[in-house]
Amino acid sequence: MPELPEVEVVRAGLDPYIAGRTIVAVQNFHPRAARRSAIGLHDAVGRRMLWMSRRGKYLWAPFAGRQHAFVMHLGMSGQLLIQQRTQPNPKHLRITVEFDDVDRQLRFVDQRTFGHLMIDELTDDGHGGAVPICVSHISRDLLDPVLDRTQVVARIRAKATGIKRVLLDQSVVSGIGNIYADEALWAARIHAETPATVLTSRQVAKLLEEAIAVMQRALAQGGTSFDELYVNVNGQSGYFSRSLNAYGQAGKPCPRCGSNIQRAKFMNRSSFYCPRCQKQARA
DNA sequence: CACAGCTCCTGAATGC
DNA sequence: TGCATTCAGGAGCTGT
Repeated sequence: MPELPEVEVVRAGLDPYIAGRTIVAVQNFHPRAARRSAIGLHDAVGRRMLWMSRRGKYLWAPFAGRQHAFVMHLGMSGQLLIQQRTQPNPKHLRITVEFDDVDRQLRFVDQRTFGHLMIDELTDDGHGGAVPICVSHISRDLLDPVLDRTQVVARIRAKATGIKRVLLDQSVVSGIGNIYADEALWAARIHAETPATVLTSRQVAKLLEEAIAVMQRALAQGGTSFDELYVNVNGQSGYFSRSLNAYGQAGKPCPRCGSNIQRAKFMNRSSFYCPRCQKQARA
């Protein structure tokens, strides 16, 4: 499940390959893969990509002229692979993007089809940069140097809901998904259902610091992979799943206190937490 | 407007 | 064995 570190690994892998390249062909094999693109993907033909940008879990490559960008989201199972053209098509190949490269092409592979590619207009990001319109409602992420962390702390504490819901709300702070939310909450010793309003500024600031720390450690290990669904642009998995303290650890001892990690249903998904370290505070 | 819940999808794992 | 159910979850959309 690609979250910020995994998407950043993909961005960093793609950037040196696509920067300055002109698209010569786009083939779409599945309608859902471009479902949000008001502009047909074939409009990318003839355009030169400048670099790969990222905000939270969104990726985009501005086209020369900076009016439009090629936007990419991996969803749950999306992969962006740089592969030899002669390599057989992967099973869930959705889109190929070809450049003036006789050897390789960019392939978008996505088993569960939650991911998508689109062409979108760029708009001012308020700090001298540009962001696709479809990404403009997404807040800056925790690794963004322009992020105002004090402001994020205040916005989080103003939310009338549980803290984990807020962490997963990409319009408040982006890039965090179910895995890193559980890891950050475990590290900060906060229960997922704690109302955001009862947390102190210091607690929320600490929570964000833990989220940053865990995502940076994951990034250093190439991201978290449980299976073949998340891989870098060369098809390789990351190793951070070995370092998880809470997520997916139900029944195993908490690395801090030894209590068994619990699993709870939450928002149609799972939450993993230590019942001893993460007591639920009351409103 | 804010927040909660539904929905899209495939394939592995589990249940009877 | 085989068919049905459950689970994984990002984020847009709908309903209250």
